[in-house]
Amino acid sequence: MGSASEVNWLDAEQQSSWRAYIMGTELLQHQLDRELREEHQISFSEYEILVRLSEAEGGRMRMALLADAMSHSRSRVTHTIARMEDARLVRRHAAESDRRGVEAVMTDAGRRKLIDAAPTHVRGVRAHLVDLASREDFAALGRIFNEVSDRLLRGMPEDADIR
Amino acid sequence: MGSASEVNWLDAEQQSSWRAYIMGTELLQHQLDRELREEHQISFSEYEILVRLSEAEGGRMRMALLADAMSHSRSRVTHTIARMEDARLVRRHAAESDRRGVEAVMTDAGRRKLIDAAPTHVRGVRAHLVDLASREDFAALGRIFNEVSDRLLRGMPEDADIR
DNA sequence: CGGCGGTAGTACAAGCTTCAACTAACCCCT
DNA sequence: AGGGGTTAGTTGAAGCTTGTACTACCGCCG
Repeated sequence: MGSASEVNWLDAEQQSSWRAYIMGTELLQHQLDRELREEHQISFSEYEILVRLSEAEGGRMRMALLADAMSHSRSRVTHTIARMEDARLVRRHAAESDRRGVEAVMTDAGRRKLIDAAPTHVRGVRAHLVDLASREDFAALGRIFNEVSDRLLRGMPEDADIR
Repeated sequence: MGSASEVNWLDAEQQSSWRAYIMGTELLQHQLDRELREEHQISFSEYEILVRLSEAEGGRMRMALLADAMSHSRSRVTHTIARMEDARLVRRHAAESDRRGVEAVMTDAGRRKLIDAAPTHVRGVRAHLVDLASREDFAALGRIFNEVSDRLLRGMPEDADIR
């Protein structure tokens, strides 16, 4: 490239918002991750996996579904689940219907961990984000990132069709 | 830690916005990083460093200032700058006033890299975020994360650390 | 059937980030 | 002057993520 003679730069206001978002997100993610690690010895990704599993039938989910639900790579989920298995928070179980498949199953320890950690996490999310914003502003955040996700999810998997 | 018998959970709307934000941010960051890597062989962090340097007097900045400006750890900046030095995008230079200090100085190649990459990056930011939101919603995003940053920076600055 | 393309998950290596330890230099106070 | 406490930055190892390659399995079409 390098031929872009016409670039539609961000104006001052947009630039300011963009930078605030980058920095705020950086700080927020690290803060929430740190709180979970220090108080409950789990990472934010691990916490999220526990949440997904707790919401699934039987506390179990296929690896690929887990990966898609969090927009993490398959490889990443394999590693994370491996660590969680070492920590006895989940077990791996061969899928019934598809012999290639593997299900991650939440253990009792995993469920207890989630129950312990959830209040910490919610308090953090409120203290560092939700309660700092007006309801309208927070709703705007939701609108924006729903749009972002939609766009990126439907734009990227060009491997398949999308009728 | 069952210190919380009363937890102020998120309501359905807040939860939905929060999840959209987590997933959208995940997708967005990876997308922007990928675009820069594929088209210009630099990571998003490296790009950000180039931006900061380009805005500084003489294209040079102290390591600590760079770290603070991006809310990255000192160690992370050391490693990132080391990689960029290998790639000839910056040079290290001893600081005049403080013999402990080190300045990162942008090279000509670094400046060219930024000039090449900037249009790609801005296009990405617009396509995947800015242009998907209304001006008001995007302003709300700015307000929220300015508040988040302020709170996290002033809430737990230097000490008051762990012990 | 038999093969061929597609999907599920893992393995391994390379890359990036974090954490704690460490050196060097600064500041200030007596 | 000299020492305690602080700050700047680096180092190296450990941990997490990514990318690619690889095995195993599915499903369908002929």
